[in-house]
Amino acid sequence: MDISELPKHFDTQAAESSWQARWRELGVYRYAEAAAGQERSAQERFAIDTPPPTVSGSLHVGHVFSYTQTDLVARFERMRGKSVFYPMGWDDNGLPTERRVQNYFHVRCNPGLKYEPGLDLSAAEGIDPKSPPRQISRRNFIELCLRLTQEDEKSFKELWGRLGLSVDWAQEYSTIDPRCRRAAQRSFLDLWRKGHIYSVEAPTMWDVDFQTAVAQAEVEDRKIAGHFHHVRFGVEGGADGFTIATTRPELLAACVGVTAHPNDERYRHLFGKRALTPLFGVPVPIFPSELADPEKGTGILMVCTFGDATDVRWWREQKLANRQILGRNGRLLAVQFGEANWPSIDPQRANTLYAELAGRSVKQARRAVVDQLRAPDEAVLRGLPPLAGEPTPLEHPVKFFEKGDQPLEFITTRQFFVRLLDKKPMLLEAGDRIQWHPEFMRHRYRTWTENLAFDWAISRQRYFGVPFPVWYPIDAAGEADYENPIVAADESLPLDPADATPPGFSEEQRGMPGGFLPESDVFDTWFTSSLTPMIASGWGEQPERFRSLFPMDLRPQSHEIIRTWAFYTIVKALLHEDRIPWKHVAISGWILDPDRKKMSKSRGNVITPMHLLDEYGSDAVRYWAAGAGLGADTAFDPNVLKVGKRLVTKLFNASKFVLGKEGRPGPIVYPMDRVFLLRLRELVRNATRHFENYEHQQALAETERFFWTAFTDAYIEMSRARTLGTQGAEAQGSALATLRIALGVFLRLFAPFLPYITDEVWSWRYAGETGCASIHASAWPSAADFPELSAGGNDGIFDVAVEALYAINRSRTGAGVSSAREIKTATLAAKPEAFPLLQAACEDIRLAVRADELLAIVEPQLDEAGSDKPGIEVRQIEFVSA
RNA sequence: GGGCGGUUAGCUCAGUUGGUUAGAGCACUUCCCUUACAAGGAAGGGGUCCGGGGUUCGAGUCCCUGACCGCCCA
Repeated sequence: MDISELPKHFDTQAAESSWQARWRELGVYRYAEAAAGQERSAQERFAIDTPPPTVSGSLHVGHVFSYTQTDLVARFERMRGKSVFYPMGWDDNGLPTERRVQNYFHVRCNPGLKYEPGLDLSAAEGIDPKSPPRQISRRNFIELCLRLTQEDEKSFKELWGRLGLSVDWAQEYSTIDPRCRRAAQRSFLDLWRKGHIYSVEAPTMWDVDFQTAVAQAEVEDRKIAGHFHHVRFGVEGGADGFTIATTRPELLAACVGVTAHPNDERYRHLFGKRALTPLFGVPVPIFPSELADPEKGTGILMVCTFGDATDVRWWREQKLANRQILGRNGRLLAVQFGEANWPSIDPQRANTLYAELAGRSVKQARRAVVDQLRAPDEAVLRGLPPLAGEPTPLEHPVKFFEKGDQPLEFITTRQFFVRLLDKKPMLLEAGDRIQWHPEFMRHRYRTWTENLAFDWAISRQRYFGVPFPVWYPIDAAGEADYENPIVAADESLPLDPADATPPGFSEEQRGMPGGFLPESDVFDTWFTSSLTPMIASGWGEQPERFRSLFPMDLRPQSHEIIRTWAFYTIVKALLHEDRIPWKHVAISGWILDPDRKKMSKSRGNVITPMHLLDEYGSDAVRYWAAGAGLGADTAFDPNVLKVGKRLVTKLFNASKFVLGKEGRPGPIVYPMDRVFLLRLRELVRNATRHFENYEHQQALAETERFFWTAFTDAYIEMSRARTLGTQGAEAQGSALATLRIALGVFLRLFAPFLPYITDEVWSWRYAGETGCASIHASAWPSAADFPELSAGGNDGIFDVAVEALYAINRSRTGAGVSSAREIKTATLAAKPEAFPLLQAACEDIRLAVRADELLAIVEPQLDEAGSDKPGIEVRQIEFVSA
């Protein structure tokens, strides 16, 4: 190609589309499977457990940031000769997709319905949104989800392609596709057989809006405003009552006990007696508990089924009655006082009062019960109103489902759990065997694991998701036996129990006495996504491939899901395979907006990436992302993009200069060339070490700095004259050879960061010379790129020359003289120990600054500063007149 | 309340095991169309390294302590 014909600037958009096509054509990023029947050793490959993006989410620069950081590692390892396994998955499980499908097609999933093959629905345009939605089977619903999410995946795919992610697109999966459903169900069967899964009817954290159980990891505390209500209780058979403080008076009817701290003198005399609840007149035990805080409220409190997690604990430990009054929909259930489990000293009055509460929501019931508490209570409190004083406002932390708007309740339901609490030591030890980058992120995992308080609730009462491959036998009386589920056979997966018939039954027995009842729950989405390294590597399906790829090398992810995605993935790998899932976890930071707030859809401060790619080019955007280290949150700053773009332009132009030179490279015999290459070799060593330490930002910073200051500002200036042949063929050949080697090394050092410009320049000459059609398939620079360089003495001449150039620049700028103006004569002064170096570099400096005459003198007093720097100063300078 | 990070120039950030006068880019000021690059180059000004103590010949860096910001957990 004719380099002199090249434009002044690099056309990023054109280059990006043509290189993407070229990389596909060459298969540069394809993972090379081991030969049939063979395994690939862990040393030969580098496997990445890519985070499957949530396709229904919005694209923003945060995606670009974290995925680029992973791509840097992939490209580095590939150039180091590893066969890189870099798949891409799509996370289309979960509520957002479910909602979108419901609205888009105006349908509802009904797990009780059977699959309709070939059901063809179109977008619900024109359909009255208020009309009853069409009910379809889960399998049909899943098909619609897949259809819709494929559209979403396109925009992600376009972005990933544009950004130059070196993903192997042959390795694609989506978390709701048949392969992932099969893996999730296989995981369930394996854990079930190993005894790690149990189902139990017990109080579980429950979201009343979504009407589903939620796991500890999906729970967050929010501070909300509430009130302490001071409520008088009576004591059975005695005159003295006491006053409790509660934020949840609506649960009074569910009160099953009263407790205070064992050392609390105020209440010690009550322990062992029974309290009488106001309004409902229910006798409940009063017991001491260390968990009661004497400082909080009045120090004595009511235990309800169930106000919070501590209530659940007291209920278990004290074997209290279970009087659940809250239904799954968040409304108070109808109950009958006077019947078994619902004692009262005045059932009739209790039922009258409770009738005003039944059917109401928590908030409505709270208001109603507070009104009731204001009226005198003859039955329990001898004419006193139960409410003592007015409610006092307070702010307190309340547990919420992270996606929910109403406080979580504890509701007794049957749920499946993975037993974790007995595995803490094993899980902690596994975390220690994994290398975390940055290292301190290890604490997040450790803290979470140590504080784990519940087993993993894996069943969700949702419609869209991977169904449990489970049925229940129905006895002759028509009652389902939930204690003894029938689990599916491995070869039948994936299946939906709503369609499939359990082993040993016929379809006619569905729902019949003596037949079977399908489970309608689906898995927690983490139950599937915790299998990503296993799914991608062919767990349970391709044994050789699985052994070649698992455990993987790297899990990249963000820090807020260490307790979920990282944690559950470790759980699964241990329970299924008794191994850690990967050797390294790389935690990317967050992108903050210019006000240092996290970028998020809800805040409305999201910056989308596409226009940035258009304006600055992909390489510049990658440059910005690569500038931040792992784990470092970074404020978005368009200035950095400008700098990246400038670097791309500089690389383009410097390459034009180097490769556009006429002349024949020769042996590297010139001292300055040799010294420069020694420095460059040092840079290669450092950059390599930084990459190995997962500190890509250091590799970039050092490479960029050396490229700019040592190469383009100094070395090119010093060798320029020689490249023209003015100093003889030997000096010219040495300079040209040095430039060629140096540029080839720089391009490859930059290649992981700037894949487009580097491959473009590579194609001008190096591709043909090396036989590597793409720089991304070439070898990472190493000592092998450098000719045998003798360890000659004057290694310091480069630094001295650079100092001298700076000094002359200062003089030139100070005099307001164009750098085009030649110098007639100049004198440079050096301190004694730098003087020989200055003398040795004198000719190179003279050529670089285009001086007719350059003198070096020694000045001992320059030494007084005591600096290590050569300290070259200009003593006299005279420019050729303009 | 516990844990983990952070606080360095107006802004965004580097600063590796303690070591000369603490760096870069942007922004600002001045100069320069130059031969690969004016979408460029050269130079300059700008810092109590959050505060307080300590260790040390020497601290942005290590230790203690306080403040503030953020995240995770309770």
